[in-house]
Amino acid sequence: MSSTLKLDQQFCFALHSTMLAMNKAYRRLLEPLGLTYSQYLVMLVLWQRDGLTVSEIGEQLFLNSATLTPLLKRLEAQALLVRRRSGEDERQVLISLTDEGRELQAMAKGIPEELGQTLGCGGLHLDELRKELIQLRKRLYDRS
Amino acid sequence: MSSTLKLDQQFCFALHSTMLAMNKAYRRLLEPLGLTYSQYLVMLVLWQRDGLTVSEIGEQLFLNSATLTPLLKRLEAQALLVRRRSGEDERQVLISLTDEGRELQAMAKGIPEELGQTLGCGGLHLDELRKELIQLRKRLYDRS
DNA sequence: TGCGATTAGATCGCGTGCTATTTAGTTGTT
DNA sequence: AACAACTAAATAGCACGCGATCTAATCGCA
Repeated sequence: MSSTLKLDQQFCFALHSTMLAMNKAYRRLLEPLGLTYSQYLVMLVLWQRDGLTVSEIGEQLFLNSATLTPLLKRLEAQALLVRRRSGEDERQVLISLTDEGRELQAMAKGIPEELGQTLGCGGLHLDELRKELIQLRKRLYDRS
Repeated sequence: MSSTLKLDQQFCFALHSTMLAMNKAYRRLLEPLGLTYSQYLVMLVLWQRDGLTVSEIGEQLFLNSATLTPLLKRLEAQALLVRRRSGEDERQVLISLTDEGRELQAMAKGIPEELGQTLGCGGLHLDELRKELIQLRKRLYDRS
């Protein structure tokens, strides 16, 4: 079998399987907050800036409305945010945090550090790695 | 907002979003083969060694039976493989490629290189990156 | 031999994530 | 004003991926 078809040597499989592992690690951390990792990402975006449209959130997270609409509805059902049509443009839906949603930020404060303890601990160049991943992502989107 | 909660600076988000982008790139490449990326991974495992149990495939791919069973059934429905109970241990299910499944390998030969052209092209240290991801994956599984 | 513990897969229910399509609102052009 | 083109979000249908649970087979040990 050609070496390029070997699983262990495939960069993409490393990416895929490490992401699954990371997702699993987040599940434990986020369970007390009642969030999935994707929901956590949406909350991160909104904690940074509130009142965004669905598309604006999607641009930041690289997700489209087919994924976001149901996800946002679930967060709304948890009373973390409110969805309302924009007055200026009735096509748009504005997403605003509730008090409860804002308060959740305090509970999430410790999460990056907690995960950092698992990831960090020497030998890894996470910041370098992050930059290369972002470069990679850009290439993948540019050429398709 | 604490800088550790900023999206752009989060390694994990870079990992997550890059994986989505990669998955999308694979979709185009694999569409002619009628495979998803996960199905392609299973085929990679089987092209390397045939007649594995569900668990053995799962160990290599870091997937459990809840994911694999329906996935393997779909591949069986495409006549790429056969699932049969082991004679020695009736609990186990052995997965064997059909001729059709083996023949598909030829069609997949070019895929790593084709994707490599998108990913490669200078500036990135994919092999280094791959090793660090694997190290990371190991840490995530060890500490949970 | 018998019976509790363990193991392998299968199943359930849920939450992503996607492509393709639909619906409703807006824009631009005549 | 009218109407085609465009846009935002929603929806449909599909395939993962998971924790939890179930079923059936095997193991272990008295």
